[in-house]
Amino acid sequence: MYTETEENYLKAIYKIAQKQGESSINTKSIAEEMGTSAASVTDMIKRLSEKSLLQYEKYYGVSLTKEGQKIAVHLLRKHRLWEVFLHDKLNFTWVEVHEVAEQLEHVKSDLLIEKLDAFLGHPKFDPHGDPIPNSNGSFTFRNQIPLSNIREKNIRIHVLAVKQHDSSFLKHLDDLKIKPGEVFEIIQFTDYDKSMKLLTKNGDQIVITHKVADAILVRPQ
Amino acid sequence: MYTETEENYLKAIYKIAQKQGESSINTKSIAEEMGTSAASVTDMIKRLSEKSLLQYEKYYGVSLTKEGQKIAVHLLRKHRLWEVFLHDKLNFTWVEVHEVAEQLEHVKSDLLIEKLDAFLGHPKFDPHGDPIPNSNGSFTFRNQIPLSNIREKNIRIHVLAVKQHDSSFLKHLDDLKIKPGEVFEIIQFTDYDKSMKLLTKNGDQIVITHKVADAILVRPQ
DNA sequence: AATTTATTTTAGATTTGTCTAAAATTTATA
DNA sequence: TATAAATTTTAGACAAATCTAAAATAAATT
Ligand SMILES: [Mn+2]
Ligand SMILES: [Mn+2]
Ligand SMILES: [Mn+2]
Ligand SMILES: [Mn+2]
Repeated sequence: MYTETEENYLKAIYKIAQKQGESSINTKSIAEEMGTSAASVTDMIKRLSEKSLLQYEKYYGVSLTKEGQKIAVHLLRKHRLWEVFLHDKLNFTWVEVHEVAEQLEHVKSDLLIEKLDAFLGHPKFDPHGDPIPNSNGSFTFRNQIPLSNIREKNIRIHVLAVKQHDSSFLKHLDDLKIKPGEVFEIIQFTDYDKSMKLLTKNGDQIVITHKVADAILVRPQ
Repeated sequence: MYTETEENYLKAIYKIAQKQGESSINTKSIAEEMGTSAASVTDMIKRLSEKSLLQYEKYYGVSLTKEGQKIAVHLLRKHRLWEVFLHDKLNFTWVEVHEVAEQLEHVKSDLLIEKLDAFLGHPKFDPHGDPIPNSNGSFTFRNQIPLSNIREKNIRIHVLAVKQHDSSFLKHLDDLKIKPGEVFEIIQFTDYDKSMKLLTKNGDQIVITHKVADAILVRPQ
């Protein structure tokens, strides 16, 4: 088995690869994601390369191997299932779940995670709307676009997910009473600052900036 | 906060102290409990002593301070609550729970453990019948004696707990269909080998040896 | 009381994961 | 294309947790 630190590096590299879309990940971005020094990253990269979890070309960055990806995705699965547990069963808020899931994801027991999955009713998405890979590592695909992309008024908009997970953003959404599962419609676009006014299910009107609308993923219809 | 290893040492020392009833714990017994060398124990003892988690007199063993005990008891609380979760909610057997709880007990979040406790309905005992300390560290006391101590026939005997937790013993009890919560009566004592014959609730007759009867804790009546 | 045996500690080494500072290499800029 | 800037690697050090082997001390035995 791999150490908690090794797992965290693999997860960090996977995340960066997802974000940038490219396969080659440089040392500095890993150092930033991990909150550590470039020198430490180089050390760890060598070890993970030894173990065939990533491919490493000196001075030109790394990319995960199939095995490295598999471990990263399995970690995501565990992380997100624990988030669902904390949110749905223990009544944690979606702001609180992440920090605890960061620890729980490293508990090693396949039986545990399969039983947890069943106990939760095989959820497909976590409290932030992120997809939960199944035990084979495949994600459920869903059509979703940033709220900021929508141009039509008076259609029902379903909130599916959020792009950012930092607590300041999530708390702001809490204030606006926006979270995955909510439905609203757009009643006004303001061209000047690209803000929009929304009408929620219970009749409230809220204004959100473009910055916020860009981080909310929705299903239009 | 303390490292996982430090926590495990404190737990080991607490366990040994409970078992022997004495306060002074020697290096060798800690090494055995931890599955490590005496030299490593000496190293760790010094560190824990530095941190005022135990009192250490060179060559004469250690004893936990109030703070050290507090940490050990809190770990027991977490361990046993997780065992209840795994058993009651995820349908783990009482043989399987311990290994996973050994990992889960080190997750650091007071909110988590209080919410878990509430979710489980504030259980007072774990699947092996061991008492779960409350958040102040106090245990529920219960009158219980080894089954081997009982001399009366034809009275209802309630199984409360087991003294041993190794899987070979627990699996043997599974075969006999004995576990905490079960009720039976003794229908025969055999003086020669101190074995006894029991009559279970559903009419089965089972024979258990003295060795086994000694590790089963019951409430007579 | 002297000696043997058991236990405990020390000394020195190893692995993991980290750091800072310096050297090497790549990338950007003039 | 030469120089400057940014990035990456190497070198050397450190803390945590472990080991083995040797030395020190305590406990048991004759
Ligand atoms: Mn998360
Ligand atoms: Mn999430
Ligand atoms: Mn246990
Ligand atoms: Mn138990």
